[in-house]
Amino acid sequence: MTTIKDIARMADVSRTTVSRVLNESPAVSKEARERVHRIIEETGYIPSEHAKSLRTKKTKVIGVILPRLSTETTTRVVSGIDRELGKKGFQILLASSDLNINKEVEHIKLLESRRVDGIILLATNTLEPIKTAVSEAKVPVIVVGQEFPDAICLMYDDFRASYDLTNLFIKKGYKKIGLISVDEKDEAVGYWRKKGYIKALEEAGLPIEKSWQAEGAFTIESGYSAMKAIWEQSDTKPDSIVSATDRMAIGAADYLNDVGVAIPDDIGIAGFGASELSQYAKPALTTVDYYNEQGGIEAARILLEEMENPAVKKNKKNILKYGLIERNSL
Amino acid sequence: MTTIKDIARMADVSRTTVSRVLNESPAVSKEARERVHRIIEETGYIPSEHAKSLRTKKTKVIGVILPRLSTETTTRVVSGIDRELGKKGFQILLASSDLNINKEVEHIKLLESRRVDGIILLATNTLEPIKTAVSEAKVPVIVVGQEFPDAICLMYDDFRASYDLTNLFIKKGYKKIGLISVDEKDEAVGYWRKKGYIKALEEAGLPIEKSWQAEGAFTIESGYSAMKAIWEQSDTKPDSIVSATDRMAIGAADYLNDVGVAIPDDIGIAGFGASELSQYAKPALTTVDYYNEQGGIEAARILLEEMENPAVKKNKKNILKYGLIERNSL
DNA sequence: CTGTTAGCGCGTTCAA
DNA sequence: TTGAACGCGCTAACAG
Repeated sequence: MTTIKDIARMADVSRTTVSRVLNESPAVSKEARERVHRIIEETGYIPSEHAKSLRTKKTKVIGVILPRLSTETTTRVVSGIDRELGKKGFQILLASSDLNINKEVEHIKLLESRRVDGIILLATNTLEPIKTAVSEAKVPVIVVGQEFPDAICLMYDDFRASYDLTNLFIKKGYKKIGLISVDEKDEAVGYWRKKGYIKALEEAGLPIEKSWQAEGAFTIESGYSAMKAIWEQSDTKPDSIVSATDRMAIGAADYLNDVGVAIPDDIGIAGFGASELSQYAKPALTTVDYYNEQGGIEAARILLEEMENPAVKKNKKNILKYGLIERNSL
Repeated sequence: MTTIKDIARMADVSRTTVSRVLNESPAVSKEARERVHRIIEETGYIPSEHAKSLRTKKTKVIGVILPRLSTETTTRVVSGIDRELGKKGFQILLASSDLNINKEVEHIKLLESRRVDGIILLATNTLEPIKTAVSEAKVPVIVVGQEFPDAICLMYDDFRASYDLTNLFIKKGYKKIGLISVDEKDEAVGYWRKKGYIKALEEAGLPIEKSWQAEGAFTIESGYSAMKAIWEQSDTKPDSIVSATDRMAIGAADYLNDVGVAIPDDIGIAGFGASELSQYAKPALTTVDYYNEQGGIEAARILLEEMENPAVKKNKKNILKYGLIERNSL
């Protein structure tokens, strides 16, 4: 691999001069500049960002820790991050945790060892290990999707969104509203979405019936099973289902279809996430749009701000907007 | 930021010894090792991979260049790459080209400047600039999805897949088979899938009718428009449509639905990609599964092999498997 | 088992 | 306008 030294020798100047040309310093004679440029052209020399970073302490790389690559939500967020960061010449170093909680912590260390300028964590839980890892990190960390007490967070308003969505059910005249949720370790999706649902029911004086509730695990299949469980375990059936994710809603709809229950005539259903699937399902699924790509953009902006201007506004909590998309499943 | 030097001083040993501890060299006394470990623990010291790479010439990072993050195909491939590479301790540096052809070339340089150990290019075209950029790269590059003459490639068998799929139409008794394709700059999707379609029709002696063909641009909307164009421009209507992508097929189905044409009763349709959408569309879409995640895994393996053992089997072309998924749209 | 010395490829004083 | 010298944090060769 050719280095700055080689270029210097070939162009008959010092390394310093080559460095100056590379960094477009004006203090170089035209002749020297041209000679250097020519040699660089000929050799196809590419300066090492590594060596550069070693001096400058900046890598222009930020790390993104995510649960899985293969969900729409995460890819949209990452896409937003990438678009925003790309403008400023940053690149993304990926670290997928495969839903393995230990890995999230490891990845923070790993990214730090690579001296990333900052980290964006698409969080899936609020357990202690990851929270302390974030607090102890020596680079700025932005947490997306969950609330961490001592960190800069960017959260979806899961409680209010769920509350609003459930109220939409109520407005439409549904009385026996069931729920498919997920493990509460995922506070945002498991706990807050359930909480919003319950709050709305309470305020409306509607029954909160255990047998109309079941837990899934994000997948379509788990939604199918959860719906099946509800259907088989409930004495009087629910007349509608709030599903904590679109995919589980799709699975639930599949089950209902299999047992000959019509949507929305016999039962209403809605999800969260504004997935593509929700849009093209038949009937199209009512859902909550979290504007994930915008979320990624915001996360990137906040991180950039924090990197330029650290410690100014720590502990800040940012709440993202959301919107209800009414379609034909309700 | 604390460095190896600080640790050495605090543990009262030389930097070398610290380095040895870090790299688990056996040639360190138990006492020294423990002292160093303790100090590392206390300070939260994390070695700089940068400085390390500068010496060792290995970064344990590979670059992935992709058109857009937000398509199932790419995320599946990247997911496969990540899974396979993760096992060996590699990480992925992302470079998304936003479908901008110039950016692909830039990104190769950029990744080289970061001294990635290798590059996987999810290629979208076979134009000259990117081909020469790949040839001139100083690190191993694996090209996925397109055929580059002088590079190590991993290709889907688009021609045969399309040929097989079209023959499935023929077997089912369709006679007036139309096509929604894409720009032929994308050789794999645009050119070869069209070619396979034509070959099958020719062999069966079926008409190849221009007015049954239109070009989309991957999106659902463009599929809708393409179908509309076909429907409005053709005198006698086609009885079926091969769509070069699932998403365009979904769009086409939407249009047909809008004008009251029933699938599969009035017209048959099929796509490529085995997208989730295809599975949950009503009716479920017949499609070609390219096993993208497996493709990513293979790409990673080939790259690892090439990095360990360069120049042994250059110019190798690898063809990936595919499978037809028959559902209810035909 | 341990430390000294010498770079890796670059940016940055400081003098000239 | 230029270059020598130094250091970024680390590994590796060589002596001890």
